[in-house]
Amino acid sequence: MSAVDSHHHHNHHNNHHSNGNGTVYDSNGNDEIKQEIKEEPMLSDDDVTFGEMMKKKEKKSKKNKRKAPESGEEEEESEDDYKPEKRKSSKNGKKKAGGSEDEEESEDDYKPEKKKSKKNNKKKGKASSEEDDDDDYSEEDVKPPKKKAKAEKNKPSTSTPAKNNKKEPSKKKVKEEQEEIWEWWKEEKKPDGVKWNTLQHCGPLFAPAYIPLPDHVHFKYNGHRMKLSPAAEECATFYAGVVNHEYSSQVQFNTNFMKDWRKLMTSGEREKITDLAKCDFTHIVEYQNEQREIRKAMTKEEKAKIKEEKAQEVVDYGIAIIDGHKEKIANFRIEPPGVFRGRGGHPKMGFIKKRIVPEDVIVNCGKDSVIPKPPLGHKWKEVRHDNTVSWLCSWTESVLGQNKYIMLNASSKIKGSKDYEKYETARRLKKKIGGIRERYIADWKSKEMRIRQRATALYFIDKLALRAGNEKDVDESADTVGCCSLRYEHIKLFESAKLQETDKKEKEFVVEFDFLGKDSIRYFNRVAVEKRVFKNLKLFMENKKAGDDLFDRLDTATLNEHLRSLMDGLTVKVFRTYNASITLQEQLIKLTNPDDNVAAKILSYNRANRQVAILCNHQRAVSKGFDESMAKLEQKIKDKKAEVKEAEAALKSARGAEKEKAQKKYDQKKEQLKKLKIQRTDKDENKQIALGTSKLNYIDPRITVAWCKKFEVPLERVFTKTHREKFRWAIDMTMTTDEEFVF
DNA sequence: TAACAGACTTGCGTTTAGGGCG
DNA sequence: CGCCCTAAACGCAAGTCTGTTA
Repeated sequence: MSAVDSHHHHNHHNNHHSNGNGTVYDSNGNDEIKQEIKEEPMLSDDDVTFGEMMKKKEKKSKKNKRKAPESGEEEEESEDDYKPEKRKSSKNGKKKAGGSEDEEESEDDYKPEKKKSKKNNKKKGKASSEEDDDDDYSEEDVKPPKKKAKAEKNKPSTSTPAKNNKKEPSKKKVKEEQEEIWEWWKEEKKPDGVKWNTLQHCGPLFAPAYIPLPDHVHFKYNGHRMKLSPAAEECATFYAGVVNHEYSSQVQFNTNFMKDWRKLMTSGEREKITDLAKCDFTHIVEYQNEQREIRKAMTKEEKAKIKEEKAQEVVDYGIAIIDGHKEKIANFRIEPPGVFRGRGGHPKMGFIKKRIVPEDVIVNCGKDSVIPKPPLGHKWKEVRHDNTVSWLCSWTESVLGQNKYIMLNASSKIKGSKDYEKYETARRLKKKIGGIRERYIADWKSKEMRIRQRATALYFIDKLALRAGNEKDVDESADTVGCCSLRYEHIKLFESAKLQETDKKEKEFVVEFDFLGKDSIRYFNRVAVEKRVFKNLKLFMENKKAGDDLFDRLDTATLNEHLRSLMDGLTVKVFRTYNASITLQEQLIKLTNPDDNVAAKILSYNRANRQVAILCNHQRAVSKGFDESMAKLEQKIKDKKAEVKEAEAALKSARGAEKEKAQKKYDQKKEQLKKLKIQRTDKDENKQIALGTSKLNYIDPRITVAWCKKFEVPLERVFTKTHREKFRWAIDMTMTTDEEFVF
């Protein structure tokens, strides 16, 4: 019985497929980078080969074939033909008496479906009162970024000067700071679908070539030394790199690894090496550790040199010119080969991620731009000029057969404007949410089962910020679920229960959720729900057993289709964005004390942020060193207390001019102590909650910026450099206007 | 029209680097 | 001034959702 009693968080250490060594690079034929965008069209002749891309590997794929339970009966008609007059079917006889107000609707005809995904709600469900369209929102909230111009070109943040670079001899550092900033949010929007007009870049940076092990480092099989062929040896180093991780002891992992490894062996090797248990990687592991030590022990100069080289790579490959503007690229390095480690009980764990070569890579760039050169002696799989997509390069990853992309950094226009749009959609939802809630509450008692399920699911999505829950391919991924894919075994119903162990009182109609969500993170929660919802759930669970879908007549496509009919651009995930942002805003209002000092205000901010993270179930592993470092902090606090005492005594005995000084010192110590205590609280409360994801992906940055502005908290205390770059649009919009931003 | 492929966002764990401290 | 430790950056897996295809 899976999820219910599986408390483990699956916090496996992640892969680490560095092959240890790593200084020699595949010379990437691209030497010159800084060409401006050329005017002459360069029709590449090596274009395409259409046949190639059609060659898709077969997909076994049987979606969602999870141990199909019995009940094959199809029950077509029941939903639309649902007969209201029939009070209740025989099978509902056990329905308990009570039911006052809401006992009406006969839910008889409903028989669980095997979820054949029938889309019955073609047409938008009109007729409802809150049909008001979406496009007429302009009225207030949406302040178009027209506003002022110029003034603070860059450094929009309130108080940035703190950024003192201690020593300033590094000429490089200096000029990096003053790059032109593309204030795209002050420009007109491009017509839909077109992502850019010109695009130029230098292609990907490939993984360093494999450096064979020196001769004195041996792999052993069955106790005997064996010199492996380069391919097999490289693969052995992958395994050596993870041999200390717990997952390398999992059967699935080892079986998969062995399978792929053997493919890379010479026939001679394959004949010999048949049992992983007889493989001895210890020398390789030792060698890798050695190498690591050597790296660590490098002189300052050597380290500086490496750093320099890295920086040069960024200069050479890390920038694209898009519509005449230089923008950072997020991931210009192609992922190195290694062993795949999915999260949770991933069926593909242990398979080998193959090395990507230019022949695997599709390059996307402007028609008239300089086409990046493939490394010497190689060619691209394809060069295309598709300005309806935002990626610069793509390739197919070998384990799951999924596409991977090189894209621009979050600070780019292309990403930023999308992000801005996301929050604007969430703000539009804010205006609609009242009506939408009324609607789904009403739908809880719909006669149509699919609508009732839809309404119930939507309620959870809204209330609990659950994810949509798309169907997943069973043998390509771990068994995780979201709202629409919840199964019978993922919830428990209690007529009455405590929400928390520590609660005194029990609540009525409690639903307990316990399932693995994205990344196999456990979602465990008890919530009290309306009676109506409770009854619905009971109904949905009738005649089902573990393995059956809770919402058998609902899927994400249907749900999103419905949502779109309620508001333009509305999808399930907008609810997460909306609820996250509105929660932060409300919590900030509630928790901020204007008289607090900055540290205390930041604590309040973090607390507000934490509420959001809890809502979104953003967890993190309690790190090994947590208790230890907490103890250290405690010690610090103790020490500081002593200092305060000391200062206090000094103050008492001080007189005259000394007095003032002593007072100052005392106050200072006191303040420091306070800060430490705040730190402790914050740290403790943050033990297993991760604030980062919500800050980066869910909370409208304008709320944060506005808060900093209002309460005079330096923005950089809350937003890192990366945040500030990503959210430049938000900072500018919020800082350059007088009215307070309200989400 | 359902399954798929593609594109893009979200999310966690790991690695790295820089800020505070002895 | 170097060390240490944490916060920030990075890497890449795993979601969502849309557009296309058989």
